[in-house]
Parts: sequence; C-alpha cells; structure tokens
Amino acid sequence: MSDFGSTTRRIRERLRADDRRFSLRQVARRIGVEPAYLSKIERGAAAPPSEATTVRLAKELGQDPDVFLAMAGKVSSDLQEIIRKRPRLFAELIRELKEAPDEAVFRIVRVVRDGDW
Amino acid sequence: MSDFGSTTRRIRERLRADDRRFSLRQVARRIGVEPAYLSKIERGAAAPPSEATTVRLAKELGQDPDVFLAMAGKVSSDLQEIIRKRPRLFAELIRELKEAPDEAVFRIVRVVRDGDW
DNA sequence: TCATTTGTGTATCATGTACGACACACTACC
DNA sequence: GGTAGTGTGTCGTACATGATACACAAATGA
Repeated sequence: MSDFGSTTRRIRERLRADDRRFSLRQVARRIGVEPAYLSKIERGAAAPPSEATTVRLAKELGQDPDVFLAMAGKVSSDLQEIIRKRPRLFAELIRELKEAPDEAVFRIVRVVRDGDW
Repeated sequence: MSDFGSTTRRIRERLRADDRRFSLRQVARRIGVEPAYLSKIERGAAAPPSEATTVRLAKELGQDPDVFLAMAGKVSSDLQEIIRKRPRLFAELIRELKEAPDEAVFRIVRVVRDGDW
C-alpha cells in the first residue's frame, strides 16, 4: 500500500544516475526537511509527509503533485475546498463517475474546457 | 467559519420543538458520544467531530452527510478514495468545474447518469 | 590517504485529534 | 418538593502527525 517511499526512491535514484544533485541529502535540503526524515520516508519507516512537503518533493522530482498526493493517501486541499463549497453537487458527480472509464471522464473534461455546449 | 456547531444546534432544537427525544443528551446517546462532548461541539468549544461521528450526527438529524462533512471542513473518505484512484483525471475535472454554474455541473451529472453517450 | 559526502539508527518533541469521566446547577414535572 | 432530565465546566488522556537533532559507519573522490 505504502509504495510512496519506494516509488520516491526509485525516481530519485534514476535522476541521480546522471545528476549527482539528486542525492537524498541534497534533495532533502532543497525541499526543506532533514535528511534522516526523508530517509525514513523513502524506506517506509515514516508515513508520507504533509501535503506541502509532498508537493515540494513531487515538483523537485519532476512529478505530478496530484499523483504524489494520491500515493500519500491524500487529496489536494484546493480540490477539497472546491468540493466543500458545493458538496451535494460534487459528491453526486464524483460517485456517478466512480466506475466510468477514463475515456468517458476525459471526454467530459474536454467538453467543459472547450466551453460552449 | 465554524457554523458547524450553531447550525447543528439550530437544527436539533427545531426538531426538539415537537419531539422531546431530540434533547442534547438523547441525541448524544444515540450517536454514541458523551453529552458534554456534543455540548462543546454545538457551542463551538470543540472542533467538529470525526468523519464517522459527523455522519452519524447528520443522519440522526435527517441531514445530508456530505453537507455536514463540508461544514466540518472535511470531504467524505469514499470520495477521496475515488479521486485518489485516478488523481490526474479527477483533479483536472474538478478544477475545470470550479467556476462552472451549478446548472452546468448538474447537467453533467444527469448526462452521465442517463448513460449512453 | 584523508576530507567529504552519503544514507541511516536512535531519541525526542510539539501540536493536534477525538474523545471520556465526573460533578454541578438549573428546570420540569407530578 | 423530591426525582428525573437537561445543558455545561473542568480535567484528563490515548494516539496520530510531522517533523528535528545528533551521531555514526560506509562509500566516494581528489
């Protein structure tokens, strides 16, 4: 379940292969946490970090923050806020789309984005 | 911001007007918390309760759990799980619908529900 | 070879979350 | 006028969250 750590490690080590700046210590430093803490996270000895730290980590590794948050068992707080403002509407929409194929969901996104419908 | 308590109290007292079974103590008993705790919640002296307790409270008062959770500053964990399974897709959809009028969102719900498209 | 860098083990901590226990004073009712 | 029910004040607590601090041994590199 907690592949957050191992995935993070895998991605970081791949980046490190051709850029020494992606050592655990240097990444930890850039995202603003102690090396020991990031070490524990990557080994699964500590739970995934806070939302803010997770997002910094994702960006640092060139990954999608929403995906990293999902791996961390979280949902971005800005999404939560959107839902909380119209709970009935969004709750119904999301539950309705639970089993919908990716293509169907994405079609909606496109339709909404391209406005006029 | 924290109208959770006062709203709860208002709804409960309205129910109580024609049903003595909606005293704070009896409601607390039925949803499985101590009266003192529910009292603090209704007065805003304690933060809104856990997701599970919030849902039991909403149902007890005949309210929509998603709305009560929203007031409690939370999003139902089953919705979060749906989002976490396809984070990119749902993140994009929800952000795209952030400013969309209620009617537009609801139209999508209907279209999805009525299948075939 | 020797300084630097690296990852990690251990200990610790502050804050928040989510309540329970108990006693108290007031009100309602018969 | 006693008994039952009502809301509340105070205190405590068990556990989770999100980290820091420090020391250490192994690898790396000039």
